Amino acid sequence: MTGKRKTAAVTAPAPEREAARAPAEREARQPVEAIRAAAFAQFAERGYPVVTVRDIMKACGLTQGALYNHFKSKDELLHDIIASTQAELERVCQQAVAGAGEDPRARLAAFVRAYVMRHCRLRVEALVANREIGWLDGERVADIRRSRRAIRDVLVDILDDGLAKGLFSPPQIDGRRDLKAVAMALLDQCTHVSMWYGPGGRLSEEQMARLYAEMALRSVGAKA
Amino acid sequence: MTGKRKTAAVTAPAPEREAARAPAEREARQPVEAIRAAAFAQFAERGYPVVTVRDIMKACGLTQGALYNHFKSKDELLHDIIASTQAELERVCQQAVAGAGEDPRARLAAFVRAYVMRHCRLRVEALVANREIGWLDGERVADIRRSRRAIRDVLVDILDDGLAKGLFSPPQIDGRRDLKAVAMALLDQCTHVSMWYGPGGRLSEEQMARLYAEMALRSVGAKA
DNA sequence: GCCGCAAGTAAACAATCATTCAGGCAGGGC
DNA sequence: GCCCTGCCTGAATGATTGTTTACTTGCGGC
Repeated sequence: MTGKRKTAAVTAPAPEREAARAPAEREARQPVEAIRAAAFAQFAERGYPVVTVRDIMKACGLTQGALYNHFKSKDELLHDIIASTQAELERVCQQAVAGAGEDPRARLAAFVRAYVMRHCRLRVEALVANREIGWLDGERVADIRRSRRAIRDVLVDILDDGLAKGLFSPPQIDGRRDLKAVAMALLDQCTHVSMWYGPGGRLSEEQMARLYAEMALRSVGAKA
Repeated sequence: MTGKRKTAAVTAPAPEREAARAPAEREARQPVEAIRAAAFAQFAERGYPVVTVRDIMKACGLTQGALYNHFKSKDELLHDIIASTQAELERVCQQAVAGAGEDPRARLAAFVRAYVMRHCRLRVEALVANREIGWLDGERVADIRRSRRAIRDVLVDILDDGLAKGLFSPPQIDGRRDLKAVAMALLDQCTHVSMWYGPGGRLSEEQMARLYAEMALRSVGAKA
């Protein structure tokens, strides 16, 4: 459909899908994937504006001009890697919730576990996707923000449902509740794990996911 | 001679202290404060690397060269504004805890309230201090990180104390607790309020502070 | 009245950036 | 054999950057 869009399926992460592709197509995508991977690593480490096209391409063993055979601009490259990561995150979250049954407590726990797990495991990608959005120009940034809002709304819906069923009792401030604020608080918490979590930590990724799920359930006052 | 300053208010950290200074000294600092305020605003809006020295000084009604009469470099300017904000935050947190008595629950609530309140009220400063650290060079960034760690340790100590007194029961994962991870989760949550909270929100700053304090108390299993 | 100094200006500095362009070089279809 | 196309190189482009410099200017103390 969108034809020109080469980014259709997956990104630098999830290399296991690579094997399923036709060899010819895979060969053709190889430099593109190398560029993506190098861009992820360098953007994460040093930040988009100070990473030069030269840097990225040198890491791939190419010269700077070669970038423009695969991407229209440096900006498009950033959008490409952020958008694919973001889309995959949205998919993962929705899938986790969908497979967690009807109980809002189980849905919330599944959401947080999947979200945190992903932010621990793919922390480089998550870090870039969450920190470098600001450098995209107007239209591209709106695209990402829409996806973020969609994820937040999944969470708000869970809270809303749990409240309606009497299974959650989120904090009440002066007699009013602000589920959006609660959702943002939970998301901020989970998102920024990627800023400090390292494989050398005391807790494994799975354990982090469970810790955060437990904290989230407590925050919203989930009934035992 | 053209107009002296285009940007009216000299905000920056701790403006209340300004009045206490001798008038002569205050007058002497006026352009410095104007530069700081302009830098805060521009860094917050567009990010350190893309804001030029020309931009900052033009906002003060000066030319680029004048910056170097007050700061050694653009990097020092960034460090200056971040460090002063960070130091003030550290002071506010410690003061809040010190004035909250002995009960760990009151101490935790006071800490979170002060922290969130500050991040709502001075969101521009908080945003810059938390987002632009990465651009500082090695020695300067270590300075800020030390202060951050100090704040985190204040929080860890409160959790530790509450646990010892049997007033908190933080989540246990596989029979172990990681208070540092819990503290980081709470801090991430509170810090990033500055990324999305605006005066147009449904909750006031005070209400946000109470909401977050309530969530924190619940997260760590504070006994009623 | 004049000196000295803090603070501002305009211009120049060297470096670096994203992007473009002309050309080379492979290989598959004819 | 030949052209077309995809991918690459190496050099050039034009704009912009942080910082330095040489020169002015306003002003308090003597």
